Amino acid sequence: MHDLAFFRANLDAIGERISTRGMTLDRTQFRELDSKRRAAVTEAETLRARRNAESQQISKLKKQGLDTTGQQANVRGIGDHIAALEEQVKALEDEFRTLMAGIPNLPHESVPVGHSSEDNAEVRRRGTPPAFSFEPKAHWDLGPELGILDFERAAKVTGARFAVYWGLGARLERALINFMLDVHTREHGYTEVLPPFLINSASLFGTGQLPKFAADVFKCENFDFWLAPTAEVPVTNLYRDETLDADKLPINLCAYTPCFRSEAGSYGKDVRGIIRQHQFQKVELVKFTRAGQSYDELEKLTADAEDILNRLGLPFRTVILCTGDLGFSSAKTYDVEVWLPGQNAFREISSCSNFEAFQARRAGIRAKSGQGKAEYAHTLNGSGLAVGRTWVAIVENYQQSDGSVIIPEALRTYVDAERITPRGEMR
RNA sequence: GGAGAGGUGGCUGAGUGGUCGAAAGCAGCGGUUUGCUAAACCGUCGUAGGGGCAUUAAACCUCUACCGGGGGUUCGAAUCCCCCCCUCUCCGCCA
Repeated sequence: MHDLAFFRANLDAIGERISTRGMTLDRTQFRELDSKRRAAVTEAETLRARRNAESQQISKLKKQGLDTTGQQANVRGIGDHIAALEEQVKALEDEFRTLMAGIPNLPHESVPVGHSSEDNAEVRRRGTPPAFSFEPKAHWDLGPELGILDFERAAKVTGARFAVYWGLGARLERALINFMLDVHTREHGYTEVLPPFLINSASLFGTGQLPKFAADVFKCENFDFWLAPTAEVPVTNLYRDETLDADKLPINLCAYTPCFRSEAGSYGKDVRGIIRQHQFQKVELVKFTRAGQSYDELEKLTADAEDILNRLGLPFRTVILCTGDLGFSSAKTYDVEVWLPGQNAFREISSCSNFEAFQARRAGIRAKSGQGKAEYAHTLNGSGLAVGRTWVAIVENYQQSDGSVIIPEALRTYVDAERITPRGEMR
C-alpha cells in the first residue's frame, strides 16, 4: 500500500515506475475516483455537521421545556439524507481501497528493468557443480529407490502434490530444520519464534497476499482462518498495529513452519518430485528495520541464507530479480538458486526481499525513536532456506554411483549418519 | 461445549442517552523555581480523514469519524438492543 499523499503528488512518476513491472496504472481512473470519493466525503460530512448542530439545538430547547417535534422531523430528514450519502461514500471508498490495495510496490532504483525471469541478473556464484562419472538421477527417482520418499501413499492419504518422507528421509528433513535454526540463532543473530500455522485475513492483507492473491492460499471452511503460505505472514504480523522502539531495530526473527499453497495456475509445472508441493517446510528469516537501514539489512539477510548453502557445500548462484519478475509487495528481491544435477539447472531455494514500508503501511507497523515522530518500519524477509528443496539439493548433489547419498559434513551430527543407502526403510 | 466477568486514550481507571474526544492519576513534552538531583507549581499532551489551499510540504483554522468489530433504535449513542471477536475465572473435554 502506498502513502496516499505521496501517491497523489507523484502520480505520473509512480505510474511510469509501475509500468516497468508490466502493469499499467490508470491515472485518469485514479484521479476521477479520488476526487469523486472526496467530494462525497465532504458532502456527507457537511450534512453530519448540520445534524450535530441541530441536535444540540433540540437539546437546549428541550431543557427549556419547549416543543421540538418540528425540529426532530427536520433532523430525521437530514439523517435519511446522510444514510443515502453514506452508502455512496462506502461504495466509493471500497472501490478506492480495492484500487489502492491492488497497486504493487515500486521497484527500488537499483532493480534492473526487465520483462521476465530471463532479464534477472546474476550477482554472484559460489561452488562448482559436481562432476559425475555416471548419469545423475533426479530426486523423484532416487528418493523412492532409497526408500525415503513415497508419493503413492501420500496421494492416497491426501492427493497429488504431497509426499511422505520415511526413515532417514524424514530425519534428513528434520536435521535440516534444526541445522538451519541453530546457525541463524547462534551465529546470525536471529531470535527463534514458532508462530501459528493458521492465520486470519487481516494478517494476509498486512503482508499483501490479500485481496489480490486469495486463490493461492488454502482457506478453512467456516472460519476466518487460512493455512499460512509462508511464515512471512504470521511472523511479520507479530507486530501488526504496534509501534516499535526504533533504537532497538533491527529485530531479526527466524521461524520454522510448514507452508501451504494451492499452486493455482501452476498445473503441469514441476509435477514430478517435491519441488512444488501443496505443503512444504521452510525456515524463514524476517527483519524489522528503520527506513535508512533496510537495504544494508537486505544484503545481510541474503548472505545469511547463502551461508547455509556454503556450509552444506551446495553450489548456487544469486540473481537480482528484474522489475518484471518482482513480487507484488517487494521493492527489491534477490533469489538464491541452488544447483540441481537431476534437472541440470539452478532452482530457486530462497527469495530475499525488502518491502520497505509497503507491508508496514498495510499492517500498521511503526517505529519511533525517543520523542521523534512515529514512522513506518521497513520489513524484509527471505527463506533461510526452503527445507524440501534443500533436501532435494543434497540428495541430487551428493548421490554416488552405487545409488547411495553421502550426508554433508555439517549435517552429520544432526542426521546421525554418514550415508543413506539404497536398502531403505520404507515398508 | 456450558456458566459468569470484562474489553474506554501510552498505562491505570471514571463515565449508563444531550457541548464526552471522553474525569482523575501516572508516564511524556514545554516552562517557572533550583548549587546539583529530587520535589513543587503552571501549561501542554490521541489517531485518521475532509475542507480552508491557491505550486509541494509544514504550521494554523475548521469540520467529520473513532470508547473491541459489525448492524439497529433515537432528533441525538461510549452509554439502550441484536450479532460476532478477544481476554479472564469456573465446569466439562482433550494433547
